[in-house]
Amino acid sequence: MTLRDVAERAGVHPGTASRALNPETQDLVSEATVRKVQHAAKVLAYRPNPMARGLKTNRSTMVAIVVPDLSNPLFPPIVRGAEVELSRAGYTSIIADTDNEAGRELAAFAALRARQVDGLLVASARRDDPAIAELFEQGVPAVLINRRSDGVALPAVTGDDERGIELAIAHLRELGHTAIAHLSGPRELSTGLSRQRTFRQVIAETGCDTSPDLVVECETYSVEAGAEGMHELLERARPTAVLAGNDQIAVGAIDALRERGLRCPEDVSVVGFNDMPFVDKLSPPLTTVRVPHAEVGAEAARILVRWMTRGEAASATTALPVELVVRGSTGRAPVRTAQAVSNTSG
Amino acid sequence: MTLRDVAERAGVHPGTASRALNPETQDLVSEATVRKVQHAAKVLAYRPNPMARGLKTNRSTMVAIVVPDLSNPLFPPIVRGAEVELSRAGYTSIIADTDNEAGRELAAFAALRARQVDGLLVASARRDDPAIAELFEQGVPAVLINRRSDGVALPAVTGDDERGIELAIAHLRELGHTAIAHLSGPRELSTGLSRQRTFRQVIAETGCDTSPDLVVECETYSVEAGAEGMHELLERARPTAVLAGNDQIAVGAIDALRERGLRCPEDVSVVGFNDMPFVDKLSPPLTTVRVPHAEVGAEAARILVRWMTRGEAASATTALPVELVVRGSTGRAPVRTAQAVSNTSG
DNA sequence: ATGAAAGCGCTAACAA
DNA sequence: TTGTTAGCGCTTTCAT
Repeated sequence: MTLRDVAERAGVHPGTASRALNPETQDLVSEATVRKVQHAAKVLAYRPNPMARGLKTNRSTMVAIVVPDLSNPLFPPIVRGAEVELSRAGYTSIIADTDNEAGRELAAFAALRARQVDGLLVASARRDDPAIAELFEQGVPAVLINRRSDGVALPAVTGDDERGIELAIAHLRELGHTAIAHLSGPRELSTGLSRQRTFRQVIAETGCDTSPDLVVECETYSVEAGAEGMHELLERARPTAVLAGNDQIAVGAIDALRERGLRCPEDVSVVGFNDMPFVDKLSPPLTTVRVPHAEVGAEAARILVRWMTRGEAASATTALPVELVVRGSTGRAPVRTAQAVSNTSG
Repeated sequence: MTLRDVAERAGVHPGTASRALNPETQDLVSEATVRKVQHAAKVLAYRPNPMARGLKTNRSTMVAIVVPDLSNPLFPPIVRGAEVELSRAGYTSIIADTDNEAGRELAAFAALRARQVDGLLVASARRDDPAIAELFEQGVPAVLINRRSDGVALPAVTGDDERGIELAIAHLRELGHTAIAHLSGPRELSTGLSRQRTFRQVIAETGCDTSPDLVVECETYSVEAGAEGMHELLERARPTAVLAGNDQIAVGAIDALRERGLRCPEDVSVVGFNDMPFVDKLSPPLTTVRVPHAEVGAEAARILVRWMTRGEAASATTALPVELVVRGSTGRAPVRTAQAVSNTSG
């Protein structure tokens, strides 16, 4: 079924049929012909050929969503939120998984651009990311998700990391904790850096123990790195509470505590970040900062669509509100350990 | 950069340049010209326009992967496995999420076919699925993943459900269980039906308690349905072990046990199916049947590629080997409860 | 308001 | 072995 068939059946010229079928140009055609053509199209079950259209218009109505690891439960909700919004706007999404490798990201961008995607949603950004810098310089419509990239004026949509850290620390303070540690994510990622910075600042402002030993940076956002980080932390300090850079690190931290015979939350409280699926089923159920991931994806998609359609190359950064979800991994500070720590570091 | 530019720079006709760049037709051209053209292409950073090519060849080198719910941790590894294999064969994958709705599946198929995908990988099949029947009748290359569809001779790649059930029951029998229940998945899905059937058969063969009260069918493969099913089961019988239709149901079952003050595995052992990420972090860590999901996706992709390229419309069914992963949710049958059950149902 | 015609970038018969 | 030519299905300027 081509446009020619529709035009023939409606008794009009293919050009006219094209105008009648396209909402943008529909008003250049008489109402009667529009109806005729639409009817013919319906009868013939006509589906426009996106390749022919794309070849002519130089647009593909396809958008790429680039994630660092689709198997990380964090990303499917983001992808979902974005997809819904994109398909509503008539775009098809292609998902690319970079496997957390800079090289693959570069390759993915190239392949996607070759596919003529109209825009990109990128959740795999590192702070130092030449591939993204290039994207930016080329002026390709692209919106960053979750992670930002240094020195690149691309719009970004994230959860409100600062607020999340504030909420978590306030919660721990209310429970009487003063020796609060941070198992930070890698500083090469904007989330790792900004959460770590905010942590240090808020801790200082609230008059908690500011010993540098209480901040350990994990190499990756993984369970293994979290466990490793926790072991290192416990060799240097005796915190009564740990704020993890994300949920995976928190899970690893709890594993490490268990290995050392420490109980969570009786001996050490742990707070995560993200509220991934299933962290409420862990033992103990994880207290964590909930980021509205689907909404993050959806908002990023909306910004991208606006850019692609109206040419508005926004560069603003959007931080969506987060909330603290209190579950079983946090409890009152143990009096004895707390004293021991303040002695140690005082 | 178009093929014309490359041809001009190499001093040949565009047709020749096309032949020189395409591996399939490269041998129709002298080696010297191939080198000239390839060099020119490299210098100009030429990228063929897939739309122009597709318009001409009527192929898109795109494949759709249709999943019922991307947020279900089961699917990302499948998608990943498939994507790797597809991109190796030069295909780009488009992922569609049907949200577990038949209507959305139909819409997705239509949209995807309009996009001219060359083939589909479908993980969202129901046993009675007109959309898939239509796909089949149209002769579109498509491979089913995990779930099959009744009366449709489409190739399917799954885990070996029968073997999985056998392994699980054998394990429970070794632990002394005879009152083994099944919290089955929905019978509208091939996995639900086949696991349920195998369960009944193996239970009968091994001389266990075959009371029909010991099989409860859950409405969906979800934590909530699993909990509901477990409550229903406990009102009818007193099993010492439960074989769940999948991991989500198992998680729900453990929740329900806890609500009723029953311990797992001391009072009731629970076995899951799939070995989703993070089930090893649950409390207790879940004993489950591991399905090689990435390999399932990869194998399905390979079959699809063969079909698309060589036109081999296979229809065979492939069941990949599974293994039992024993963790903390299964233990020896409690002597007292076991007796109570055999009294009740005897 | 509609028709005519050209052309997007590529491939594939056919010719030479 | 290479050049020529036509055309995939659509949009869009220009004419009418």
